[in-house]
Amino acid sequence: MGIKLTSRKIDYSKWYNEIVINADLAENSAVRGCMIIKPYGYAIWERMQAELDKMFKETGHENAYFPLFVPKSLFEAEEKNAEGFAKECAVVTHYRLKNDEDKPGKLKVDPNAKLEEELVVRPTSEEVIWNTFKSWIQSYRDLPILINQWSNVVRWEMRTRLFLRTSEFLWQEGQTAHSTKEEAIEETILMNQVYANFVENYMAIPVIQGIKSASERFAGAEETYCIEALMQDGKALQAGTSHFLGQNFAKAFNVKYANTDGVLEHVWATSWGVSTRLIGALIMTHSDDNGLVLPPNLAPIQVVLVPIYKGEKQKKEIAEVANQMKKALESKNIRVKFDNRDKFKPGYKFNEYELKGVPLRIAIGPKDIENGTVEIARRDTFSKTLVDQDEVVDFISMKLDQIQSDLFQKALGFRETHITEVENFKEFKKIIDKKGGFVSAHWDGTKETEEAIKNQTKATIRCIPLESKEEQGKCVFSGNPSKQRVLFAKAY
RNA sequence: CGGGGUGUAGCGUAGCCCGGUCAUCGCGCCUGCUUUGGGAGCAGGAGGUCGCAGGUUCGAAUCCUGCCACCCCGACCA
Repeated sequence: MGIKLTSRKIDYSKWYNEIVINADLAENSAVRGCMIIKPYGYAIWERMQAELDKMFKETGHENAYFPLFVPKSLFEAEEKNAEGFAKECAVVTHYRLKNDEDKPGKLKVDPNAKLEEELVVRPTSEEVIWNTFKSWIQSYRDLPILINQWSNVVRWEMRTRLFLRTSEFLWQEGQTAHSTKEEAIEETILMNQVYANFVENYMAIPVIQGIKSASERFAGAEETYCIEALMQDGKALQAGTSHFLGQNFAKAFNVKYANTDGVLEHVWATSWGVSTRLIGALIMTHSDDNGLVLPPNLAPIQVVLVPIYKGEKQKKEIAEVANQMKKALESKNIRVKFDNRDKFKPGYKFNEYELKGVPLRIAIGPKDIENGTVEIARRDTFSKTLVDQDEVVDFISMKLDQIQSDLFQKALGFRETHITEVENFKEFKKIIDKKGGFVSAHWDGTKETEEAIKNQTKATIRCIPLESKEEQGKCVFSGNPSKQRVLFAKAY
């Protein structure tokens, strides 16, 4: 694996516009060391947004937008949540700059422009949204409220890692209010399922659905559902979470509704989110030393047409065929790009689109015009096929489906061989150290055991899988009785 | 906050130990011609406060002091 993700703490434009890949490309390659794809990272996020947004709307949600700044007093309202985020908040304390008398041409913070109350740059929006919900909810008729917000958030982590833990990231957060506990739990589980469907069907990344242990749970939640994925290097990645918030926020913000009997009750809440971290997951699951590999369902460009020609006459002839082909493909809702740039040679373009992970490439040259064929190459396997021009649309449709399924199966195969059941702690340590991946082991359910295992192995409980069978056993660490296996792994 | 590094052109770097035609090379960029079925070739060209500020010296990218920025590892992290 030559793909390594790196980042700076703050990089004002780079991280979401450009994917920086350090790949060991060929010695004589024009591009060595650091290669930048611009501005492609955002295009991938747009595709994710589009598909997720559809799924949210199909499940009855609507979009809204709330303020970026959270007054400190509001932020404090739900204690556990505030405490959980307190250590990683960016805080606005002033509202003005002025010229620095000591350094001409430079600016400094105007000490006279100190804010009465500090503003926290949202690390999440529960507080702001619940403050609003308070004024929206009076009767059971106002419920449920099913809101989603697409936004940016800031978490001042001590260490950042490109896509996986950046100071600022883009995400969506669903925030919902319900009249009953059952309905809220149902919503929590439903949205976790939506995430699992999206990640598996669009991103071709297999995930395990589960719930978090108490210590890994979201601050302020009663229960945290999650989807966990496994990366090529054997480390686990939390790909999405869905929280049942109980009545914690309703109580903190005093949000009550009158039920059908006219009795006031606190409402029940959920929140759920996925972020640009998913782009990191995508890269680390499928990519190879030649760059990105994007699953067709997500790829901003699914097929690229590269013409090969000498002279104006050939160029025109080929462009005609290419444009026709483009139209035919687009009529089947396939996302196509015809790259007729004059300034780059075909070989250069081939490499560029491989780097960008475009699933299929069609090359058309003079020989093809003569023979009525084209050459179609797969990004994931590099295999090339000569196809008759009138069969291109069918061939491409079929191949896109096949690549989508092949990528998923490949990742699934890797994950299945990296879930190891262990019965004792010696084995546990060995697997975590040497092989990596998930370790399925019995756990006595205590925080102390979880903590001790973390300290000794760096592995944490990724989740208690939803689909695990009940099974009597002994805790791998303490030897105490256990009813169920849970998944441990080193995580990002 | 601890430990270890690094700052030289848009990017990646050589030079630093031992101060003196040392500002090197590759990629990228610009111009021209030839090229186009896997990152083109040749010729010419533009581009640098050597992170910043002091100091030592006849002379500093190089030695000394201070500062700044960044990277890696750890602590931290729904």
